[in-house]
Amino acid sequence: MRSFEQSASFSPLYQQIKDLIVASLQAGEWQPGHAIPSEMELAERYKVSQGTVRKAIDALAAENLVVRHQGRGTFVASHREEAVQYRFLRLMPDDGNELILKSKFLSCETVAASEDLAKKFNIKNKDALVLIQRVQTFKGRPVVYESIYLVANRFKGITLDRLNNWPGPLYGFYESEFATHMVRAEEHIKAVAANSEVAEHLSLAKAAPVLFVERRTFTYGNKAVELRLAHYETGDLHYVNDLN
Amino acid sequence: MRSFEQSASFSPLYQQIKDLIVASLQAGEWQPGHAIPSEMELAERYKVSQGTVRKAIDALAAENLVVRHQGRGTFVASHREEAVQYRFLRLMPDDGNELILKSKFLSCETVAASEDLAKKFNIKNKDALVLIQRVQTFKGRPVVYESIYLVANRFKGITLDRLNNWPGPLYGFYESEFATHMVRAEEHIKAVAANSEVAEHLSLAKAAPVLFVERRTFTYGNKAVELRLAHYETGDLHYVNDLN
DNA sequence: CAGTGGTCTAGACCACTTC
DNA sequence: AAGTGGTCTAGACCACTGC
Repeated sequence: MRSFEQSASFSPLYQQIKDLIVASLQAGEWQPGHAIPSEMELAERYKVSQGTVRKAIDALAAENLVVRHQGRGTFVASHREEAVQYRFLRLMPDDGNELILKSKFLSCETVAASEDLAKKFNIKNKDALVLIQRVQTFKGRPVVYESIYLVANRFKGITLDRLNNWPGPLYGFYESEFATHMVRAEEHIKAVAANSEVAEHLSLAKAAPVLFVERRTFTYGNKAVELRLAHYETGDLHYVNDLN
Repeated sequence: MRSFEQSASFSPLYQQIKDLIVASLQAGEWQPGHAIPSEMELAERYKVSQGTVRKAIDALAAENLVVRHQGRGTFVASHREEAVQYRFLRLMPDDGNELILKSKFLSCETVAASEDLAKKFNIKNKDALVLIQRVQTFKGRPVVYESIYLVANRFKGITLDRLNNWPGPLYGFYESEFATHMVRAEEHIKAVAANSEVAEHLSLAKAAPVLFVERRTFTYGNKAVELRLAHYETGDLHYVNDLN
């Protein structure tokens, strides 16, 4: 360490350490849910002070790549943990209760990427994608209908059966079965009129207003690997967002 | 300083310093857009090390209460600054260009809080609120129609004329004219069918799908002072959200 | 009690802005 | 050159966990 470049490309030490740790995460050196080395060990490994490692980990924790536990250690973030299972789900019942969704997967097939989809995944036209469709119900009523596209080469062997037999959230499934951990997502939201397909799956009148949410989800290295086109029935639910 | 309570109510020094600084912000000791004292000065003032003050300010900067500028100082966040003028606006044109909205205020009157509104503002039933209505246009087309409620006692002397003559964003207006700086907001979003009032103001067919956004905005001390009930026409626009 | 993360300090030096 | 925030270090001690 200790190699400060010229000011054009100046990057503080802790940033460099952070990048090294991210590289190790990306390489799979430390698995989701498991502990990374202690701050002292990392300080020795990278030949910097513990305080510098600490600042690097602070940044990683702020990005939810790792989770700190005082007295226990620092752990690679995982979507299988109870506390963060629905990290990316912003739907809430209007009455303030907990949202408990039940998933039913309808189909799972391989398709060729359209021009538009290829651009969103930054892959080549007609590259293989997996297309999954599902409905989620809340208190027995269908409230979410979505089409989920996945970059096929990361999800080899995915089947409708495996999806329907998986007990928890999808992102835990990706992590456990396909070694793909989702790091962040971008959502674009519109209000649209339900077409007949959507109306049918959500038991709505045709042209009923539904929330259309396009979510792109990224794994390490800012690589888009999932695109969800979701329709939310927001009669008794709402999408929550906090602005700072 | 240096008074660590028992572990039940343990709060680190930097947290206590942070609270003191927030109190000064709330009291108006330092104004939005102006510099707060340097880290060294604050360290002397509170009898702690510069590093501890630094950590307190780090937290404040993360919450967007202050903005740091290397070599210049640390400044109280302001909605009048060019860079953060539309901090709470998440609408974007689908084509990726910049969203430039033109405001037209329709009305500004005092009303009594309904039970529901009183609860959302945590005020007494029938307390006075200001109700403002406006339409915003993008490229000449109306895309936002909203009703804005304000706690009346903070916004004495607000009139339709003053609103329509204010050149910038509303939050800058609140800050400059009513010494009320908005710190954060919560949004609840649904897709709804436009009623005749909304349809008319947005030049839509009745029952057309629109994005309904209820935003509660808070000033220092987590005090709700504004409630917006907004309808967005999302034909060529979308609401953006980043999930971490 | 050992090991982990969390806090606090003091001091040195770097990067940027302003005069 | 002086002043501000930004980085880095070394060391002490506190709080929490698990053996």
